[in-house]
Amino acid sequence: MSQNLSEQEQIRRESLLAIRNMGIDPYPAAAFPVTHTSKAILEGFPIHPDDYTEVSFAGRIMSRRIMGKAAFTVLQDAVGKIQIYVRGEDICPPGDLSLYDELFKKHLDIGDIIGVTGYVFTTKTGETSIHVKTLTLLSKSLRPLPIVKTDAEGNVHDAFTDPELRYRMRYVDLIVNPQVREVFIKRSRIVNTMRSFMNTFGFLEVETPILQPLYGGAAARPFKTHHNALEMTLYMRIANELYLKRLIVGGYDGVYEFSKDFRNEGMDRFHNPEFTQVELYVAYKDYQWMMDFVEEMIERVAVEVTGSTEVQVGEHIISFKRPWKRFTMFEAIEHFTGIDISAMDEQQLFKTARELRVHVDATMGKGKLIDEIFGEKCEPYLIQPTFITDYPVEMSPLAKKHRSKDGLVERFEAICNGKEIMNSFSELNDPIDQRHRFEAQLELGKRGDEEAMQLDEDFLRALEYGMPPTAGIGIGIDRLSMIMTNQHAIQDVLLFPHMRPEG
RNA sequence: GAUUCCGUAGCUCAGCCGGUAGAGCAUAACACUUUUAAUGUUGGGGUCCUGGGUUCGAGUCCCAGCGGGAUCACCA
Repeated sequence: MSQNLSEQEQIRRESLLAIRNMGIDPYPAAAFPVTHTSKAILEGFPIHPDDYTEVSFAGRIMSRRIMGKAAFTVLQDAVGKIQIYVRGEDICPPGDLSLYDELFKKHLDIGDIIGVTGYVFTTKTGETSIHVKTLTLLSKSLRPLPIVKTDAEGNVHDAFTDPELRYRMRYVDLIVNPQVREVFIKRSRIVNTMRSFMNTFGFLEVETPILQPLYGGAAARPFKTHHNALEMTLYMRIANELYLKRLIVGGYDGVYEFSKDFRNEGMDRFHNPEFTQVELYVAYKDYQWMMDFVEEMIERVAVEVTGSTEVQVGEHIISFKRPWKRFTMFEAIEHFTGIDISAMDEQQLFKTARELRVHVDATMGKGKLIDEIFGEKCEPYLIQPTFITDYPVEMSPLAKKHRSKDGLVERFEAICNGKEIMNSFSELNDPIDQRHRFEAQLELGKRGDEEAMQLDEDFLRALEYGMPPTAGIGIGIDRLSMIMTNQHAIQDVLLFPHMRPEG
């Protein structure tokens, strides 16, 4: 075992032993009473210095500058960092400097967690610091941390940047990269803002099955698993739509769920096998209402999370201020290509797609062709949040047919930064129509479409009892978080993104 | 899944035309009672991702594998 340890790890284990031999427990059980955070001290001390004559603080050692009989050390807690000043004569009993000379100087390391008590003061160079009176080891760290330093100009040196190491050891990433910690605080705030917004409308947060006997509610390949006692195949949900609609049938006016969904597909910077959506269904509303609702909700999220309706994302400034642009799909295509395809039949669409050099093949039907043209010619260029409405019926087996436009459904997606971030419809509540749509999906499945939906008899039974007209929406929390936190990859908004096993 | 780039000390990275492995930080020892990328002096630390091949000789060239990044395809 010790053969595999690096030199620094061996030295730390030797320190651990030496600490024990001094009669000091390197992992004490007792709670350590903390009176102040770093932030509270740094903000409060300059205003009310008299309130900081006795503080108790705990944190991780992030750097040490030892100068003989005194030392400066930077401790990091959950909200920031603060410098402490340690003098041997202050923390040791008279005549015995071993606590300072042996424990502090020799056997403590960057990464160790300590608790201190003392008083706050300002150093000669003007830095608010804690003058330590007592020092307690709270946890000995046995592995060396990456050392990230920031100079006086704010330049970061030797940043811990290797994505593989950062994702595999997120705990290390969080310790040494405060901006990473900030991303996940913001993600939490995004979810909380949405939750409280929906709650003010009286909508009910619910939990529905993750293990499902039939997977439905989206077009995707599922993960498959097996229930031993029932000897049956179960699927990890790809969406929770069909369960939430059952609850609308059951009489709730509005239900929502923040749900992990699972799709057995490729991984890249926009896709992780498990991802989070919030789905919301509201009775007696339609997709027009939902656009207004979600516009307000997301504008509020932007303000709560970034302090502004304008968010810097890569090289763009994205404004979530209401109202957002609204295009029908045909309008968007005409806007970006100059071609009105609204009256075209399948052959004309195919020809047009070819002329636009959109990647199409002969198996594609009308709806798919329109979707391909949109996906290649419009979506990537929609940077500001934009509602695209009125999709071809073939692509939307759970959406209600448009009230006035043949061949279309009442559906919208919001596109932002060139990517879909939400998908919504006036929900199909005609059980006969829904059965026909499922049957059309079954046909697609027989022809080899692995993403075709299954026919869910119980869901149809629920619809046959009667579902009120309902507006529904799914919002991709990961992608929304990427935008709100200006992150390039989904891995950067997932605490533990999926990785291949380590060699 | 395809293409392409990458994998060297705990971390961040050099390593030329193939010739006995380098830097900074970290670490160890000593010095230093207001430092802050602390400083000074002196040390230690390597399965060069793995396995083959070419060669007198491979971190370096070739092949395969593993892992990661980017782009593309599928998808949200």
